[in-house]
Amino acid sequence: MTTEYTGSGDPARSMALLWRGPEKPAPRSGLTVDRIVDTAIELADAEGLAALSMRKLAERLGVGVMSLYTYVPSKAELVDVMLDAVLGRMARPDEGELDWRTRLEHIARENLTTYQRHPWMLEVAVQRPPMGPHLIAKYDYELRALSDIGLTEVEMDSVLTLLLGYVAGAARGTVEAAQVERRTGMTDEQWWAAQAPLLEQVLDPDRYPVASAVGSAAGEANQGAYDPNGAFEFGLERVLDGIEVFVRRTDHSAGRARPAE
Amino acid sequence: MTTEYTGSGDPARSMALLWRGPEKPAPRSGLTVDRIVDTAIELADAEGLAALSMRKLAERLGVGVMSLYTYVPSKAELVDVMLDAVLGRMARPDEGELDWRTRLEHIARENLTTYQRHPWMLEVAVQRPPMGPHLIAKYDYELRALSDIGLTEVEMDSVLTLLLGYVAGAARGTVEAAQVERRTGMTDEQWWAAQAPLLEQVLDPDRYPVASAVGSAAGEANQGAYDPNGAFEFGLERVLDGIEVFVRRTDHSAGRARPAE
DNA sequence: CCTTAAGATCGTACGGTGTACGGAGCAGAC
DNA sequence: GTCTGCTCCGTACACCGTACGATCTTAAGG
Repeated sequence: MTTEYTGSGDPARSMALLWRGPEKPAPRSGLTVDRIVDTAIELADAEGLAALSMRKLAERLGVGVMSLYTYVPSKAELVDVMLDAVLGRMARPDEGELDWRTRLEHIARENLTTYQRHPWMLEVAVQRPPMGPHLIAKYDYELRALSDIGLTEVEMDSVLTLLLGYVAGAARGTVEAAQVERRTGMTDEQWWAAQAPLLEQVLDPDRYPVASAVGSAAGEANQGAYDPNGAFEFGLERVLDGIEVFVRRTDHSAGRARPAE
Repeated sequence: MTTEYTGSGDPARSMALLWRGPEKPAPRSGLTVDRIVDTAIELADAEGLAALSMRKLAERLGVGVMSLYTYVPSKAELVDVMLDAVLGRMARPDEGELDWRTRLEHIARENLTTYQRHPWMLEVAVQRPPMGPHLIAKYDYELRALSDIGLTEVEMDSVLTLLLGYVAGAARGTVEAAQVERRTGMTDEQWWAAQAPLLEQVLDPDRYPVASAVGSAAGEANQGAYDPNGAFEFGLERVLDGIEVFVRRTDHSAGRARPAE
């Protein structure tokens, strides 16, 4: 559950941490903020933010628990720095040649795979984000994909917010789908097989005809398994279509997204 | 953070709980599942899922902590039942007269306000949802808004998934924006005022020209405060536009969403 | 070389969490 | 009257983040 893992620290202390320069390893323990953050990311990738505990992290680093607090004021700030660190690992190729729709599509996919690599990103609040170097680089890069199609600056921001919000939601679907099986020890098929007889007892097809029909049609389409990638692709097309309607309506010089469509 | 608050229980036990009939209050303590669930919803509404603890819940109900476990197998199942209960409180007026786009818009708004009333809903995983009576009623109702516009059953499900996913993401934005001030004791303006001088020291406008320009333009547009409702409205229009493109392309009899547009 | 101050390291402890276990008390069946 | 089964719940365990303060290491000053 989304507990409050961001912005709970002193802004100045957080910024100092985020914009820290290169570090020398401590002579006694060999600790650095970088090493702590990298190890924390590994742990969180494997088990989620809740399972990332200061005790496990210290153990993995071979130090006492409280030693971590010499480098990081609290777990909240640690998560902020982890987040900025993984944003720094995202690919940002130069795509000046491509049309804007393709550029947005690439941005969406890159964000999706980043969420899939680091599912815990979905657990941290995005309001008032930690203004680290890599977040700013990412923001600038992604805005550049929208900078030459006749939108105002505020419109560019709105469109990007929409797209990234969409990706986060879809990513939540793909990540949950991947985790739910490991977590419960049941495949989708097994779960539906267990659910079906119970549902049949209580669901009245006369009362809920549409739900019954659509539910079974959707179930048959993927043999009972939810298909999160299909949902992502479907939604991405619709969202980009919606953005395209907006762009065409707004800007009367740039024309269609793909010149030869 | 989204910890695993669903589907961790025995499906049969969960279903029995979800589809429980009317209950008699226990003679000694007066407890019922209903009473437990309603009280838990009140607590979670005020403080979030993490702050809803079995101890606080028991105290509020005037019973011992472990008594709750006579009625509910664990907190995970309790949350499942809480979720179904709040879905049962959503408005589902008959809107057969309206065009599909207006119907979808109403569905989006009703879902948004439900999330805002019960922000903890955003903290529970939606994969393999608890198949309670009210979830099914909701699914059926919302599908009916899409049932006469020429989509296949699988397409109806995809469109609904997209719309509800969008609303959940936007709701996350509005809810976080509302909570972040209470949580941190800083208004958006105060936070930006604290952030600005620190940012100015590190942000190089030559290196990130677009981010600087758009950031300050977006900041000025709302006097520094993030506007989650504006973001919701903007995104909803775009998503509905995207769906409309899809509907028109798919179905050649239903035509435009609004007859007289 | 000795002294002192600053910083790193971390053991212990506190208050919180969900819930397993087992005992106590009560109600209805026979 | 006795037994069986259900409700109620006190205690305890393993985990969490982190405040506090003791200890130890190292660098600087004289």
